[in-house]
Amino acid sequence: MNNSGADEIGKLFVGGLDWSTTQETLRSYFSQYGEVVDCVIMKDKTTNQSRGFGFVKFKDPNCVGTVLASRPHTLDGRNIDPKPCTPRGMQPERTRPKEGWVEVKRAEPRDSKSQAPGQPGASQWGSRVVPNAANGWAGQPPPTWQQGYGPQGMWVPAGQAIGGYGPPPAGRGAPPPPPPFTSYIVSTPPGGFPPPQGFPQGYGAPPQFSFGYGPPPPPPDQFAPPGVPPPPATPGAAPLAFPPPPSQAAPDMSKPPTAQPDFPYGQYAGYGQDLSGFGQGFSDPSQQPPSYGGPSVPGSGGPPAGGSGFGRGQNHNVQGFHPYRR
DNA sequence: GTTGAGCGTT
Repeated sequence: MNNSGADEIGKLFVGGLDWSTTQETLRSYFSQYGEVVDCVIMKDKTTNQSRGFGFVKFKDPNCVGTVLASRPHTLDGRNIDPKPCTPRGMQPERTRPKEGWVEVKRAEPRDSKSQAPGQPGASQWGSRVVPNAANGWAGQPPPTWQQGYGPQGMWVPAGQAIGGYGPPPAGRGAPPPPPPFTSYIVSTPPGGFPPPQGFPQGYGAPPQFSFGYGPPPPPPDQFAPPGVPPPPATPGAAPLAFPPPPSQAAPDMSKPPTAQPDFPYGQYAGYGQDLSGFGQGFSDPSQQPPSYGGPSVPGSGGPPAGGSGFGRGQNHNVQGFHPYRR
């Protein structure tokens, strides 16, 4: 019955309250700055104990300025911290980056060659990310989260003027944000990668090894965070190119099947697929990120299913990757 | 000890 956010005008968030502070004392204190029309102390739902903060709304919004100009404020022996309140749900993500969690930055080549960062090329990084992207899921956050990424693949706190919303606020009971997807070195030139020689089919012909072969997949890592289900089996999407060997325990390393060439990964950087969708989503600053919930550019939601020829988390050390070796 | 809720969907 009101304009969204409009009711926050003239409202103060008051933090740092003492446990003993009540709505009455809070209202009484702030009444010296103007007529208080609403006052509440947030309490724990179960223990009813004050959570240490509350809200005060003045009839005259100008009173907020008066309060802010009158700092510091002390109430019930504590230095309280009134500030203009932000509409509920608009708080930036305050969650501290846990160990191994939320720090995501642009990957740069480790070698100090003249390779410009972000340029695909012969470096191990250039080709490293591509198998992930080709998977269509490994480095891909769930659709709900995707809008939270900025043009550079950064995690963007909610409420930032990046065009679109960030991740849903992590309220109580909300699932934690997904672990960082450190594969945001997707750096696609406009138009995507040209189809490499020998793999003009794009998605249709990823190398067929690493499917039901070799050692069991490693434990989930940053590419396969806990909570993210494995890719659904899409019948027909990635058929085995050859029947599995009679025994998976001891494949004959000396005689690789003909369908499994010992192929340098760097040669099929991208398998010829059009990665422009990814580029729009992650790398192209000129592209507006899709608005919240928007359908967005075709293809920006991820590549089509199929070609899931890679096991989870097996490609982050592409250099030296071998289907029979870990 | 610092940013609030639940009802119910056109």
